[in-house]
Amino acid sequence: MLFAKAIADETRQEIMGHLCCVWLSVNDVVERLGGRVSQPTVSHHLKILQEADLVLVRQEGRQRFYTLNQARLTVCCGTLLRTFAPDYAGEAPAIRPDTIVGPDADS
Amino acid sequence: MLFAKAIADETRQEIMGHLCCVWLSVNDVVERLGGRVSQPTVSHHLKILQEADLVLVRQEGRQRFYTLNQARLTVCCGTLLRTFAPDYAGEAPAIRPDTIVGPDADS
DNA sequence: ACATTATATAGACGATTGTCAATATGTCAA
DNA sequence: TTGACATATTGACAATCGTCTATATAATGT
Repeated sequence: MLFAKAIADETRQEIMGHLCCVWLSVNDVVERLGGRVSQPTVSHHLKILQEADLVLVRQEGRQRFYTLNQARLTVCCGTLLRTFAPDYAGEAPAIRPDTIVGPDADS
Repeated sequence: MLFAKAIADETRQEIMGHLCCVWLSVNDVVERLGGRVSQPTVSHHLKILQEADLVLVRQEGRQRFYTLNQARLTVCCGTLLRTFAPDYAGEAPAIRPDTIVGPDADS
């Protein structure tokens, strides 16, 4: 489960928080981390998040904008619940009917 | 979030799978892992899961029985959803009304 | 008290991970 | 084409992590 490893790091969680509901360029993210993390490190974390499909990317000119993939995160939580909390996961997953999500096919 | 780090390891996930819905002694877990992991390693993983409150423990004679804490896992998934997928977490969390869960107070 | 069984802890070691500085790649403007 | 800017990649290094063997602790029975 790439998802679990992706969310396991605190810096990554902080980045995810900043990318929630908004599109930010890499440098925007670096700035919001208050200079505590270098640009290459942020790029590195974004790559890991991308491999877990936890961020969406949009290129615009020379900058690249990222945002949190909430749909994917919701699917992963659903999988987690159905796998490890079957006694609590009876209710339908909290996914909007009109939402298109990719396959849940990480190992 | 101790939760995220706890579920990030594959061996731990496998242990969680075995502890889902059943109580197992440490040696039971070791056996179900097919001898791939030593007893001290299993104890180590169980300790990490316990620190994240993801397992419940019951002592009986000289053996200690563990089971997955599904309620806790459900709470953590709820926190995750509300934090990182607020646009999808509108629905009520999938927690039974009569369920008693501890405070969600990991960092 | 001693041996036996079940689990936990300590210490060591290799593998993985997070980080940075340096550099490469890519994009646009002059 | 050259320079400036934005991001990605490389290589190195320290820190963390997963694993093992050896040993300690705890509980039970003889």
